[in-house]
Amino acid sequence: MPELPEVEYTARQLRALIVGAAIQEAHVFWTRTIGYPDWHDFCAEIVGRRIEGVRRRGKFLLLDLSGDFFLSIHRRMSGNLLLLSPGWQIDTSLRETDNAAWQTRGPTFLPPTATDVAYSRETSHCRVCFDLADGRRLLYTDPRKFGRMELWPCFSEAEALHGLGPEPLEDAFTVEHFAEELAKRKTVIKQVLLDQSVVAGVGNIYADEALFYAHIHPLRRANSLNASEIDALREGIISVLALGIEHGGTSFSDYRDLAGKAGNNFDHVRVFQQDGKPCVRCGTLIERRVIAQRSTHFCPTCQQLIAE
DNA sequence: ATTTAGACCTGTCAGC
DNA sequence: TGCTGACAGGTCTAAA
Repeated sequence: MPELPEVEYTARQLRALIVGAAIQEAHVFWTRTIGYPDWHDFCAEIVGRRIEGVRRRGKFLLLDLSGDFFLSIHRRMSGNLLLLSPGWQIDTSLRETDNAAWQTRGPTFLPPTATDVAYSRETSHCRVCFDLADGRRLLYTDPRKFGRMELWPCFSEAEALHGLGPEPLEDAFTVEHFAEELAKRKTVIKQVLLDQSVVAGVGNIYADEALFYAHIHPLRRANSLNASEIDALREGIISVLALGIEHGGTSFSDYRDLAGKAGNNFDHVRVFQQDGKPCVRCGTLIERRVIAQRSTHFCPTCQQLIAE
């Protein structure tokens, strides 16, 4: 679900709120969410550690823990983080009465006061819960259960994050590197932008937005782009990601921030899920078509598929 | 060597 | 009202 801007926004919020907090207890409600190590070991190893920092790498959220370990979280399609103030109770009784429902929806979180009831809906589908020593709870919710969480010693960071390309918003994302990667690939550019080893953090929304920015048709072969197109595309990636962060991420259904609030970048999107609406540049109706197994949106006038 | 279906999962919404 | 199919921010694996 979240792409780089959404993860970055979460990281910034979380950094301000939980650095210094200690994990007192870990509850795992859907064991497959824990990718490494085995969930029993995961719980035993993470308990007692202090959160010393919050970082992001591509679409991974990384929590640096005391004792030279770090927790990596990848939310995939529907994963989310929620920070609860002290006083919430966990009700696991559904487990006994209706195990199937419990497996899908997770435990029920009971709010301490009437004003917190507003967040109740966001607490469903909880897969992992960390009880912090100060009484707060950090919840990982994920309706579709695709997301993964892993606990690694710091010296294994390279191994844990293997195959990730450069950070698009850092100096490492040079035109030279980008051009080199594109020249190696004869597949359609849309697919290449989704490849995390080329650039880390771009997903379906921002791939479409970056291509629109650069006037490039999503079906163009990556190795057919000329120098000025590559430059424009790189610029497009950087600017649409930066804009996404500024607007608190793009949310259109279940993406929420740490307090359960939606981001508003969807109001600033130019082509993503805008099919049938007029292009903001030329008025042509935006088209939708499946490319690289993903729904793709573009302006057929601004983004020409020129002969190669 | 690539490209492409299928898996993994649940929720929501449109159409009948 | 209820059922069915399409679709959703991602990534890995197996088959073509």
